Formats: sequence, structure tokens, C-alpha cells
Amino acid sequence: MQKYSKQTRLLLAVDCIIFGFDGETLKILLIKRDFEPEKGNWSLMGGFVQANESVDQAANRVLTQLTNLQGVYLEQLYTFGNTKRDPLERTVSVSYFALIDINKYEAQLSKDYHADWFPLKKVPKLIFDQQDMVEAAKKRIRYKAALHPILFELLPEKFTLPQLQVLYESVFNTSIDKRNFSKRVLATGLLIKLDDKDKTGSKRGAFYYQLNKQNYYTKFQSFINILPNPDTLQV
Amino acid sequence: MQKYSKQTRLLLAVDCIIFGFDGETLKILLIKRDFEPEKGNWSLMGGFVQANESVDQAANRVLTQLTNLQGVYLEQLYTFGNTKRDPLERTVSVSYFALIDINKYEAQLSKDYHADWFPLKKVPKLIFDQQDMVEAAKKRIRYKAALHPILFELLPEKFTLPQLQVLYESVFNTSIDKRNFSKRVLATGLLIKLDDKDKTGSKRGAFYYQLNKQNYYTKFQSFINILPNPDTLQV
DNA sequence: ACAAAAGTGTTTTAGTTACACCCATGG
DNA sequence: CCATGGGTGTAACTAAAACACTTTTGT
Repeated sequence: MQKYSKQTRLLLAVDCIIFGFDGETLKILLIKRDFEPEKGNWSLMGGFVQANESVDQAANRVLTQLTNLQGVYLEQLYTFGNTKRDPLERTVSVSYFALIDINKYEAQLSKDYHADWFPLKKVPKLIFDQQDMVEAAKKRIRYKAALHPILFELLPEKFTLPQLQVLYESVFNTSIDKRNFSKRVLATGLLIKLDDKDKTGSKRGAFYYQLNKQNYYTKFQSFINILPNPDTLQV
Repeated sequence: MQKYSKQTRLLLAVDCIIFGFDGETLKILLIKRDFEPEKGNWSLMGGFVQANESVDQAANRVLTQLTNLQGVYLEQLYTFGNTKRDPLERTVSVSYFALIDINKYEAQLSKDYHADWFPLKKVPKLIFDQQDMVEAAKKRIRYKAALHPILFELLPEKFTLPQLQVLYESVFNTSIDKRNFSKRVLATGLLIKLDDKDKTGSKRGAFYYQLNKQNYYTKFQSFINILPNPDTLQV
């Protein structure tokens, strides 16, 4: 089966940076690595690409293994290819980032995989070059969210404008005027106002909204304008 | 040296989409593949990642092989990992795109490598999934150029505003008001006006400009605003 | 003297920011 | 009845778009 003779064959891995939002801060999901080297240390969920699967399929497999979720937003981030990144054997890793609704994630799974959620500011030391992967993922999510409506992937089907605003404020580490925020968000045409309210956050309650899926898919690739001053954003 | 036993090892390649601008249209550089399969057909410049080099190094090596240029703008684009993309043997390819000053490219090299420049609208049939790579690169260059000043990498050290405008108009397939264009470009603070003129394009001549390297490097990551209506751009 | 491309300024329009009060409700 | 968070409108300002004429010079 080796038709290109004399060429080096090497290990190819995938690693997933899995983001979730708990209503207050953006978090990532890490596991305790269960094999050597670095066994027992915090790590991204990952795995080797198998002979019979594409790289994308490998990333999806690995993500589903840990979360038991299907159809999740998953995007290729960057391929890390330094020769020494895995000290045991040359391994190139294709990193992906995923955005999941943290409520759909079952806590039970954390026990099975010795996994845990970490706020971005409290990420523990990670194995190999995974610190770089997380940094790249943080940059990418901010970059992309400044231009495209990806953050909705982190919220449940029904959400309120205050919830959405907290999410944006947390991702961009800024505070936004709620009047202007609501104007900009509603001007995108991506939201449908529902009749019922979320009463958990206040006595008056805040109206629920849901995504207008049609507009969402057609406008996903175009630039949107939810943030103030996106021009001055350093990304 | 195989420490992770029972895992699949596979071939890893790099492929480069090399862009150049001849003053009229955006072009890419292709070669005639000199080994089987698909020997003699048009192909991107590429090669296998060797045991002792990083993936980035492989991309740089391959680019320098064909162009004899160093220090060129080279950015990782996407990793293509379908199982069947190379019919001979499973090969995952990390694609990169490069922006070069077409004047620095020596025509002699084209003869050595049986290479040629093709306008984006006249790219011939390519091997494997390289058509997808070129499409991804076209999208990426437009996307990135709409937000960041990468197109200067395609121009010589000294260039005129009319030349720059033709470049933008060609990349975005649009026509731009020259008064507004010059206002926006100069407002970026990226350009230094020189004293001499390019007289090849007109009797009066157009002033040369060069990049303010300092501002260029510090502002490279922030969003700039040279295009009209970037919001409505489909990318 | 005229053709051909370079260069420049102003008005109009649209979009963004800043800002403060009333509303609804549970306790 | 009051504390808490939700919801909304307007005026001031800033940025973008539209638009046309003058300059230079080689032939």
C-alpha cells in the first residue's frame, strides 16, 4: 500500500478546543489524558486520524466521543506541525474548535472522561503545544464573532437579549450600551421575538428570542455589525 | 521510533497557491507535475513533509524551490484530509497561499519547472482536489484583503495609487471611485509619498508611494478600511 | 492644442454614539 | 411599595458616499 516509496509517513492527530458559555464566562472543556506520555495531565480532547476516516471525520468522532453531541458547530482551526511537538514520536496535529450549548452537555460525561470546564482565564498547564492551540482558538473565536454571528451556537434555542449581551461582553471583555446593543442585534434580522419570558433573571422577566434559521444560514458568511468599534479591535 | 503502537502513519504533503499580480489581473503559478500519478498535468507546487522539517518549513522549502524567493508572505490556508483525495495512497495535504511580487519571479524558472501563470478565471483543470484548494485560496485572499492590507505583498517596493487601485478592483471585481479610494488608502497611514513619478502609465506621471513598514507591521492585525461597502461583501 | 490619465474638495446622506427615563413584577 | 432588572427614543456627531473639474505633459 506504500506507493510513494521513500517518503516519510507520520502520525496525524486531531485536537478539539471545545467552548461553552455558562451565562457568566466563556469556558473550555479539558480532559485528563489517560495514556503516556503526560498521562494524568490536563489536555484537549483529541485522537489519532485513522486510516479509514477523513480528518474532519476524526475531529467529529473525537468531539462526539466526549460530548455525545451531534451536529455541533465545528471548524478547522490550524495545523500544528513542529517536529518536536510530541516528544515521543513525530505527530502533526490538526486543531479544531467547537461551540456547544453547555446545557446539552451531560455532567455524567465529565466523570467518565475525567473532564472539566475551565474559564479561559483559568486554563491549567496543558500538554505539548496545546497552550498555543488554545491561544489560537481564543483569537479565532473573537475574530470570527466580531464579524459573524457564531456566538449563537453557544446559547440554547431560546435566549434573551440580556443573556446574549452578557455573552458578547464576556467574549470581548468589554461593556456595551444595552440600547445600542439591542438596536444592532435586532437590525441583523437574525432574531425572532417569542411570546414567553425568562423569569429566572428578574421579576419582570425578559422576552425570549430564537434564531431565524433561514436568515442565519444565508447571512452567516456576510459581515454583521453587533459590536461597537470593530475597527479598533485587535485580533 | 514508532512509540504509539498500532496507530496509522500516513503521508503528509504541502501545496502552495502562489499569487501574483501583473498590473491587470490576479494570477496563480502552476507547474506541470513531473511524476505519477497525473504526470504532465497542471498542478500546484507541492511536496511531501520530510521527517526532519516542520510543516511550515516544508511549505517554505517548496515555495523557494519554485520561485527562488525568500521572506515571501506565506500563510497556512487549510488542511485537506479526505481519505480518497490522492488515489494512489492516503495523503493529507496542508495548503498554504503565498503572495509574491511577480516582477521578482524569474521567467527562467518557469522553463525549468514547466511552470506558468494563469489568470484566476482561466485556471486549467488541476489534479486531485486542488481545484478546491484554489477556490479556498481565492476566498481567503478576498476575505483577508477586505480587512487587512495584504495586497501590498503583491506589489513592488514602489507603486502608484492608480496601480494599487487596479489591484483592488481586480481582486474584488468592482470599480472604485478614485477620490474616495485615495482618501481611504492615505487615511490608513500606511503609505509614504515619494518624490519621483511613474511615467509609464501616463504623460503626466503618477507619484510613487512606498509602505511605511513600521505602521504596516503594527496595523497588520487590525481592521482597515480601503474597500467601499465591506459589510455587503459575500465571502 | 488636445488627448489621456492624475490629482483633489465639498455636499449630502447614512450610520454610530451617547445618553436617561419609565415599566413590570415578586417579595 | 420598593428594589431589581427589562425595555425603549432622540439628538449630536462622525464616517461614508456621491459627485466634477483642473492639472500636467507628450505628441
